[in-house]
Amino acid sequence: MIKNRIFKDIKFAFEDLKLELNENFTVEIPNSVNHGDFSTNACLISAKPNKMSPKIIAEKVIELLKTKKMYREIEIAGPGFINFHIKPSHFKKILVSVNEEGDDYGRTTYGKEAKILIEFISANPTGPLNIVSARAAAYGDSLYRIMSFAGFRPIREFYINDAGNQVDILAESVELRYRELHNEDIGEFPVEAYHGEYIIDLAALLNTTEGSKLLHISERDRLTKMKEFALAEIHNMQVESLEKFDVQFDNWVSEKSLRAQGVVEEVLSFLAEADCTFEMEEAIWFNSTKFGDDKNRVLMKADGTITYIVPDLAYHLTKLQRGNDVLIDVLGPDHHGYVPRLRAGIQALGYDDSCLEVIFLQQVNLFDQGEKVKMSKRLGKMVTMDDLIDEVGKDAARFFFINRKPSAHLNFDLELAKKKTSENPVFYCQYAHARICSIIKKAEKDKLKLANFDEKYLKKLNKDDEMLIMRKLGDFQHVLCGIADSREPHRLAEYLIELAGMFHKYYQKYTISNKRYKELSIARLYLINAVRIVLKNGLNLIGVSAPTSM
RNA sequence: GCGCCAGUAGCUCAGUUGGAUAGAGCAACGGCCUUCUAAGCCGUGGGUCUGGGGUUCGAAUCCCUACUGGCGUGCCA
Repeated sequence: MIKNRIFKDIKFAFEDLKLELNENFTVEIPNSVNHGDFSTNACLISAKPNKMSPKIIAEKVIELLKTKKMYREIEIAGPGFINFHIKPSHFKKILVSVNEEGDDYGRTTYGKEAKILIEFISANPTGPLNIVSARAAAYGDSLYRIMSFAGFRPIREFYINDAGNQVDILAESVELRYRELHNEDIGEFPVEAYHGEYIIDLAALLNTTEGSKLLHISERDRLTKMKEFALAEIHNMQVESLEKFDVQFDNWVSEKSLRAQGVVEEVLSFLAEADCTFEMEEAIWFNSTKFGDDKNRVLMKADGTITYIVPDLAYHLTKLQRGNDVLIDVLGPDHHGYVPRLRAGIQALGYDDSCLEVIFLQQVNLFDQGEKVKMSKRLGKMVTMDDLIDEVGKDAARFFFINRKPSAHLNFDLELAKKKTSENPVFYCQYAHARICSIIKKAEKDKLKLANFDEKYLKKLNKDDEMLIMRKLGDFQHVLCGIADSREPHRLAEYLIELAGMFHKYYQKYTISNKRYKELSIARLYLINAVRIVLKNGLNLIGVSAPTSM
């Protein structure tokens, strides 16, 4: 990586000159072509600690680096930037790496195998996954893929809230529909119950195996049966939807089984012994304000049942005990009020809460024909993840979800996602890939084969546009490491759109393959094949297919 | 009231973590297929980066403040 070598060279130069270096300096691809191939602000931001003008520092640094073979030219610019011009031969080395490493190009050991637990979706097992879960799925899974590729050791985890109030309501909802099926008068369907069609389907499905048998057992047994049945069915439904979305999990953690293991009691007694609880109005409270929460929270209600925070805290305790370095929780926007008490709990349990990182995904609004699609949970009018995949396809859905930074609201344009035209960014990228495949295939018929490539042909590549593409390809690792650190996969979508754009322009401007110029053609095929590899690897990291023809 | 997120071109959004002249794509207008995929490319127009202060060599980016929009502020999960 050229960028890394420049980093090292600068560090070396400062050391040699016995100057203090502000380690936050950057090496960037400048936005203007007049500013060289790479530029650094190292001298600017190190001016103060050295009490020297940035330009004088830059002069000294340049004097030292001039001897290095990689640079064609180094110059001072503006207030004290250093602009580097790289020799073409060094850009061409990138092409060789890409072509030789193939599917592994871009993979690094950057993350040093740090264990990162990514918890995402964790939707209630009370219904089909909705579009917010779909966004979380696309985000969490892409982050996982990118972090793996960048040398971290991430784990994907889904927490199932299969205990508590909402699953009781689920059981009651199915039970009512079941009795309705047997022509019982159930009165008006309760407002707080689950109204979706899927509840009726579940009752019907249960009826095919059990018939009217369940009407004759006790209500308690019936509800238990309903609950187990519904939870299992809905879980399978969710797993199926996720499979269609190419999203898999390493662990599914059940709240019910956590409770059964006694972790909940452990947490309660630990907090009591640590003097973090008190009793008031027959309830047991956690004095979370001591740890920065804005009010104290109930742990156990007067009726002896526990609140949500307790098992969730127990769950986070197990994450810590498993030796993870960083815990990433991907949550919906409506959960941000919840985080201070979670942090308080982690501190009370004796851990540093700085390992907990919470990513809030903002809400998703669907638009169709310019109109906002209205949804109502209460009326069961939800657009599910399955609906969305059926409507626009997995590739478009995943790309669109990832194409926006997590903290921004997402306006999902269904009409655009369905369009198979250039307006649709996912097709723009896929088309570039397909186009390259087609050119390579066509060239083979003309006896211009990549297999016949020889490194000496690289001298035929001497256009500025070609250097720009090589530089872009060489930036891939750097982009991925930045994404892993910032947890912002949307940058990969940006990168791919830019790379696809560079290729489309290049294709338009130059003839890539022509029988009359064998060496030039094969060299250019080698170049676009590298573009193809990076597009494919990048698309794969966001779960989007790279078609060979369209 | 308090807290979180956002406010950049007519629309949807980027902006390399404080860098050089703020960029794409749509939409509008004008061009490019006898040649490798026109699902593409080229060109033109479009900006008080919500307003106002501050920090410094340098601010869309950091701090303060006002405004606007979304969400939260359960002994729900």
